Amino acid sequence: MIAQKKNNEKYEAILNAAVKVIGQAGYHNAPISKIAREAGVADGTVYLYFKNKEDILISILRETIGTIVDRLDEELQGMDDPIASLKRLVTVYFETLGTNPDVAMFTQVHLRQSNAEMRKQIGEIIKPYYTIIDSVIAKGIAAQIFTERLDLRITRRMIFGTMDETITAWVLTGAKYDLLSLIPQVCDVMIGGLAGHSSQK
Amino acid sequence: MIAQKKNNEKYEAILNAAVKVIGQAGYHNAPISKIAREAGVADGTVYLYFKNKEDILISILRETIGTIVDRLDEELQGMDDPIASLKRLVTVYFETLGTNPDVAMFTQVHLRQSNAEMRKQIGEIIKPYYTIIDSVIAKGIAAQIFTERLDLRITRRMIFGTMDETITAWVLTGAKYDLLSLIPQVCDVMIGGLAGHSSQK
Amino acid sequence: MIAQKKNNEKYEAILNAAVKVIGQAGYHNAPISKIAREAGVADGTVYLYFKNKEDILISILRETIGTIVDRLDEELQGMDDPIASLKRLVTVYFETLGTNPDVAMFTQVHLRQSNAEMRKQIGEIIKPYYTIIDSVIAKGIAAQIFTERLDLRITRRMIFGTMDETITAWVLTGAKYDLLSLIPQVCDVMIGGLAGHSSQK
Amino acid sequence: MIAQKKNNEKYEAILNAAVKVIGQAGYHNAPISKIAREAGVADGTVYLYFKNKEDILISILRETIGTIVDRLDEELQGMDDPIASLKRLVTVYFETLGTNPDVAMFTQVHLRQSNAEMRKQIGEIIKPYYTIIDSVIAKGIAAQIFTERLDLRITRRMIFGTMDETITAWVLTGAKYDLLSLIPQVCDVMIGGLAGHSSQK
DNA sequence: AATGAATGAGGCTTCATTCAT
DNA sequence: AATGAATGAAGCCTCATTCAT
Repeated sequence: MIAQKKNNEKYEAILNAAVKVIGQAGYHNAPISKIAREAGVADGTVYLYFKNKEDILISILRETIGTIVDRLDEELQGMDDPIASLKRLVTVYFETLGTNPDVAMFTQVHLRQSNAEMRKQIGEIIKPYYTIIDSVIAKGIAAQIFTERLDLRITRRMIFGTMDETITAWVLTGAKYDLLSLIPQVCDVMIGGLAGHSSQK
Repeated sequence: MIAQKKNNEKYEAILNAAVKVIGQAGYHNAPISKIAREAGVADGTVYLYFKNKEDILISILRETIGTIVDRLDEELQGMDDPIASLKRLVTVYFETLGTNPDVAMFTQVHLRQSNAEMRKQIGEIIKPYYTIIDSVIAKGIAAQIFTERLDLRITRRMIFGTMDETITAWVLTGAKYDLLSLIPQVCDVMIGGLAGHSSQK
Repeated sequence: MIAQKKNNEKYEAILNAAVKVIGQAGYHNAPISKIAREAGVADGTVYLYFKNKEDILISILRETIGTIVDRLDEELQGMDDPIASLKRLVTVYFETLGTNPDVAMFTQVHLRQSNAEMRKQIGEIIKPYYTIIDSVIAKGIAAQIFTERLDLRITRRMIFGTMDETITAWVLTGAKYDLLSLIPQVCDVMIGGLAGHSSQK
Repeated sequence: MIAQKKNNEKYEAILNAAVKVIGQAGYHNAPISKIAREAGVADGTVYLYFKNKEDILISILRETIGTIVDRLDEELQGMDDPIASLKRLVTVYFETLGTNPDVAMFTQVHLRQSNAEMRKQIGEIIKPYYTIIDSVIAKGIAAQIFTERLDLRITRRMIFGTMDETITAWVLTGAKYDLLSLIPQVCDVMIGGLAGHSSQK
């Protein structure tokens, strides 16, 4: 019923158009007709590739998170240093969003415009990324570089919240500066906190 | 044109109704008619107190943040201990949202469903709270309890992001546990970070 | 939620417009916009008086059958003669539809354009009319004027089917002749059948 | 432009698929795509055999009525007994629809979902069957078994209406009982009417 | 100040039909 | 003959906002 998704240029075109249009106008100000026009297809064509409008949102997130998770799974494998791992974690995330303000805008801002039903799906999609964060934390504790006193969930929220907030601030102020240049300081704060005798050089 | 707002019970009723209805159904599933019915007024009456639907959103945030800022302004005045100040910062925020899931749902989730124009206003409203965060950080640095290496903006985002993420997770999972009980650990992570030799007991 | 229905001229206007538009164009070629325009109201207004498009269909039928049933309930009360009763049965039905081709077209033709869900409701609405037919048949059998050999359901279908078919033919050929003038012959055939030694004068 | 229809298995396949899909889902819930899938052909292929969707509807009816008329033409030829002829008339009709609920559903219910243009064509198609009914009536009158007082058109409508109503009731209640078993009583009522001194045993 | 009936623009989605392959 | 991806018109319905009372 739904046309072949992968390896199809129209599928990609619609997804890219959606990222752009939603990123700039917001989910609820992005009519299908606008997305279709941006993608260069007819309105009806969108429904050959996506079940409905929500499906577009979900698909974008899936692709974005999927990319990040795949890269991290690969890069973190066999990496022992927890601090280096954390840095990779942040870097991959920042790189993915920091080089594409539309995607960042989409992920950080408009994705929030979802109903309860969708948030459930979103939660499922993001879970693998959370799992990776958790494993980095665990790695750090095992190496006795991160304190064992840490509450896993709260620590994870600190890490994710700090990145989230940083990227959101960046994109909402116009993505004018280089997001990647903030990585050292972001990691520094994460590791050392406010009291901060971190091992940063 | 707009009726006297302050000290008007209908103004309050509409605001409370909006928090409840939007908090539970979401901004885009919260027709004015529903809010009006919940508030016990006619649809048209809403427009005697608010310019439009967005104005309701903004007003709720203004009241909520206003309450928090007012309390903090008062409580932090004359408080020297930066760590105690940070704890107040978190506590007041958590108390305000943690005792009212509708407000939390509204602030953490549905408020995000806004367009560019609104986000500008939202930014303005939140600014005073950011200022307070900044002053607590500055206080800690001055007392040489927080490391001077801190980048102010990033640190602020770490603090805000951690709280934000924690409350969002709490409210999205159904507000089933006691949010306030997390305060010590949240502060702990903020102060000590991952490496964590914090001064928490 | 739905505005006061009875005694409301807009409710009547929409219903009449719907009968006219649907009667002429068919249910599936009668957009709400056309009905609204015919009724002299805005599209949205229709939804203040009816839950949805199907509700309009149901309501028309309810009103039409209701009128017929009410008249028959009254007229047949205390009437002993089964043949006279049958004649009233046919007459009231023919009068109601025969003086209003749009209603006839609606009832005989377009009402059939319904889905399973609606047909259930339609069945419920028509039931009282069937009950009246049944009681006339029973009356005739009790008076030994109708043969007791009759199968109730099949007889009812003969009566209803004959009227239905006659009116449908009349309306589909343009309602050019006087439907009421057929009443004697219709009753005659019903009473005497093909073999026909009926008691008609 | 239109492919050779007769003796083409795809033509038959589409027609059968259409009967099934429309019979179960209704004309307006039976997209061409669904019919095509059921028939095992591509959407576009349907248009090689049928001018448009309406043409499918018309064709089904033509085939169905054609079958009935062909059988009756053959069977009634040389049959003198009007009552036996009537019985054949009813039996063939009931057999054709009674052994195939999808066809019955199609003919009795969904075929009604047509516009003015189509009804004209439908009328043309059914005409031969009406002619047969008329000839049976004439045969009965000539044999002085049916009363000569009969109005031809109204009598025909009684016969057709009774069958129509009976089959519709049968199919709409789920085709749960044996339609054919009703034939005697249906004929009985047709012949004797309500007063009923029919010659049925 | 308050009401709530009325408006009408706009969005999502379906689907009959076409046409390049 | 056959395919099925693509089209785009059209329809139902929602809801923010207005305005006569």
